[in-house]
Amino acid sequence: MATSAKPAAKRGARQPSLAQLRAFAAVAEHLHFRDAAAAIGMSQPALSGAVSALEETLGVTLLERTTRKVLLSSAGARLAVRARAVLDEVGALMEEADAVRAPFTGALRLGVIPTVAPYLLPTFIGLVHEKYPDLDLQVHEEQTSSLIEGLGAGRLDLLLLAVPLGVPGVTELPVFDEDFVLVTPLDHWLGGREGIPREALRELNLLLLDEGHCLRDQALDICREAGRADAPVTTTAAGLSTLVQLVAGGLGVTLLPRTAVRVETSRSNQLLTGYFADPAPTRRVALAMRTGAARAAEYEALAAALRGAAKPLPVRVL
Amino acid sequence: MATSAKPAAKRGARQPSLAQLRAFAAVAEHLHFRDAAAAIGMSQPALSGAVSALEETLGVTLLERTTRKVLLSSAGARLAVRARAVLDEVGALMEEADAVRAPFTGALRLGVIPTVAPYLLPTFIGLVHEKYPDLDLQVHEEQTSSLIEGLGAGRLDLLLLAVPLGVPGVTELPVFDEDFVLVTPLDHWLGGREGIPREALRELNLLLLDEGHCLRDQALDICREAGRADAPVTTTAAGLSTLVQLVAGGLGVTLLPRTAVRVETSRSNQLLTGYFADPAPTRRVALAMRTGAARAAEYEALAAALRGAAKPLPVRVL
DNA sequence: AGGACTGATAGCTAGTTCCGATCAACACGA
DNA sequence: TCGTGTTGATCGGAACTAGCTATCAGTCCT
Repeated sequence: MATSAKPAAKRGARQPSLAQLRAFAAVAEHLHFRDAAAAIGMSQPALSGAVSALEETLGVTLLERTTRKVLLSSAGARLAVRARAVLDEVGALMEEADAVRAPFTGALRLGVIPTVAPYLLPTFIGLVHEKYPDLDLQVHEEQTSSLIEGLGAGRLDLLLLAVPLGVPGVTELPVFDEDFVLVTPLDHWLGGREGIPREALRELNLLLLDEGHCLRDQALDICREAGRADAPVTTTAAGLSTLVQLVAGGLGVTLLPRTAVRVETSRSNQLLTGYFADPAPTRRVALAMRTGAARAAEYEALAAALRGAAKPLPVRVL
Repeated sequence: MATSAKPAAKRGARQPSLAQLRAFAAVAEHLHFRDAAAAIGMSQPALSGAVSALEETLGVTLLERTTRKVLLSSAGARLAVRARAVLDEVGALMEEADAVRAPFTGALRLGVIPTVAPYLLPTFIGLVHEKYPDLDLQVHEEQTSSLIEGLGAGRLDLLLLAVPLGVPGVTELPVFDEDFVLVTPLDHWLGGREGIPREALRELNLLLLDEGHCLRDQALDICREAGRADAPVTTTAAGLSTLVQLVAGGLGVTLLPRTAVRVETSRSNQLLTGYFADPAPTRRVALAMRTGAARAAEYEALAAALRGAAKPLPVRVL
């Protein structure tokens, strides 16, 4: 209404500038003007003025400052979150601009779970090097919970893991479904059979991975669905290779995802693989990214390429 | 890598300014420089320069311009979404600053569904006028789908309706649960009874509201849960008052939320109310806001106040 | 061919931002 | 109690940015 354009009084409710928001966000983080100024590469007086100007335009006291220390007012704490959100959004915009200018270049920080990494990474890395040679692939092998945390914190860009995750803000790009198979010692009564009913799981001495591996939880779920009441765990192992060696040693049987079978069972001649009756228990392997990620289009292209590369594997491509 | 910090060439990959983003967003919306310039209150040359500068800093061609028309490049379309997101965040920040500076003042655009409005609004309006006299309450009565659309579009700030909605991005603040009661003509065999089993609904000639009212869907759900297979609908009405008049006229029975009973049944002496056996069918009434709304704290306070004001009503306050 | 519209450019002005230097208030140690 | 170092705020001047008005050049319609 009465918003005159030209003279604008002096403190006419103007818009905050990004520099002001950046200054405020830095102070809110460091709670120290000089450190904050150094962190964002401006002088302390400039930062001091920027924050004051922001308080002026917003009409809100953001900081309680004494000459000895700085703390956020309650309003400041709320608005610091907003300021950070704005800056993140700007960062996403610039990142997307970079991606548009030069797609499939730069760093791609990929997180992979241990029960997928050894079997699918050769395919994935080969694919990236061939189709996107300018992409600098940095692989991090961690467990699911750590990967999701890293994705949310911006430490990772893309995950390769078992889904569904059911995490808000994370978009899953399915790649394939693969069956679980039963790995047994040579002399086991289920060794090498096909059409094994799931109910057989009720009676087996099943070896599992350590806590934290999603494969462990999936195996327990499968047992529960098969009607097993007790926890089958007596021994656990840190990796699938170890697990298979325990099976070869006769300590029990285990479930292996189909893509892991060739690599893991070829190391020993003391093993047999058994296949479940349809519908066999499965897990879904997918890529996962932050919803609305700047490079979403590239990640989707990667997912499509990975589906193509998975065609020769003994899986059901999605 | 070779990003030198100090000299920064001349076009050193700087940060876009908010003014530039605003300019670009306006052009993306209008696809017309002069109109866009007028819309954001700056001159056409200034806007032209701002967009050019943005393209320069991002290193991306945002617009395909001929002298006769402007269209977004594909990169421009993607980045326009980001730009809009940044500006929305800034808007939220300023709005939150306003809210901090003067909570419970200014306009509050409240959307209410027709089956709640007549019975709860007197309470709500009274509450607002008493506790928050500076709040300018603007009420809009619409059906649920329209309200949710308006909330998402920023046309409305807060909704008062039946939940759960299950809409992402919308946060529900439950207020109370209320029973449904059965309204019948005087001579109906269920008239005035208590402990009515739900199964009675299977055989009744139930009158419903028109399509689009959530109360209609809830009534149909209740019938389905009661084991009724066919659709009970023969006649429909545009409002609860009409519905009750039809009942009084002997055309059938209907379900009414408990808060509506006093107002609607007092208009006729041809009506009786029947109560269901525990657990009676219920609906939950709640406030709903955009998740992360700038004035979330105020809306939560309003919800709490509304719960207090609902204590005298025949409902279960949450 | 003329007129009317488009976005781009030029030149100028005003406002803003930034820095270095400095100040005033406070905390801590001797 | 009195230095001494550290804190954020202030000052004055230089550099830059962004905005405006006026104008230009290309395109479409009549």
